[in-house]
Amino acid sequence: MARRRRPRGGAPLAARTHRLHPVAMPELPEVETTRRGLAPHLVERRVAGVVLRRPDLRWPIPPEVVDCLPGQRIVDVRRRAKYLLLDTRAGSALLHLGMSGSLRVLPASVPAGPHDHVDLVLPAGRVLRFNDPRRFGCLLWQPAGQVHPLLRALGPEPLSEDFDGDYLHARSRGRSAPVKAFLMDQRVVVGVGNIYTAEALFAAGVSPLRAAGRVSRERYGRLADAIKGILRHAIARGGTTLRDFLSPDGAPGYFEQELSAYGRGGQPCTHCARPLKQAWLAQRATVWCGHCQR
DNA sequence: CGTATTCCCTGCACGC
DNA sequence: TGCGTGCAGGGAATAC
Repeated sequence: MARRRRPRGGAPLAARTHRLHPVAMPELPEVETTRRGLAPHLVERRVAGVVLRRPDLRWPIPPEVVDCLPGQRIVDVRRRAKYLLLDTRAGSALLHLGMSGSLRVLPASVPAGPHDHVDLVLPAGRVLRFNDPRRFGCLLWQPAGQVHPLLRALGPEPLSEDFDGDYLHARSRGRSAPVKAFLMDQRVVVGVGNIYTAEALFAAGVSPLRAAGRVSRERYGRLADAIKGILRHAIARGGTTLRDFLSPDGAPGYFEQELSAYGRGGQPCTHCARPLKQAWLAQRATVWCGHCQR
């Protein structure tokens, strides 16, 4: 039963023979795409009931979801970081898709399948169905006028004006953690996960291993611009690939062939053709070009 | 405080 | 073809 210890530190691993598959992991663009797809079907609708098929996802689903939500009218569907908030007068249902979660609006007559953990019953014979095989997601409750503890310490939204190179530069002084870990810290900036961090570092020419405090203001400017550009592109892409807005099932913002770094360890760099390096950093697979990223 | 590590969970790729 | 193993990931919790 010995749990194998993953290789740690910056030591590059041998190139993998198998491919990493960027499946529909909900990163910020996927959550935003889901929000846009769902909003027209939820706003101004009244929740008629809640069907819990499993009492817990990542955490137990609090009784307020069952006790307070039914009868409430959804007045807005918002996103904060990778959380979706279904606002009502009584409070907000707080949803996180984790790694494998998806939300769909379906006719209530569609039988629930495996991992269909929760339905919010909507008017006109429809339900909002939450499916999450790995159960890293959550459904929580935020009373009106309060901010849920999970949302209190979050950093700025990456697409907001509060987020730019100067902000990153100021926040990173004295930090010895690798810049990749720094960028993935939700207290620094929200919603920038493993895929998009790897792509932004590649685009900006910054090594993921470099200490966050040792990245210049100018390079942080390039990083912030890269993060914004990549996220905007992925959101736009999500909007175009989401054919059936009744089923916002996490259409990936990126197609595999658009990725320059993520999942391409050992393959040639798209700039210099040298093989991309891969290592474990902050408990995540990290791919970068040792020549183009410094 | 910052940093590093562990853990939660299941589907799938892979090797035998 | 079937079975066992390892790995993917967000991010909270924990340890230092």
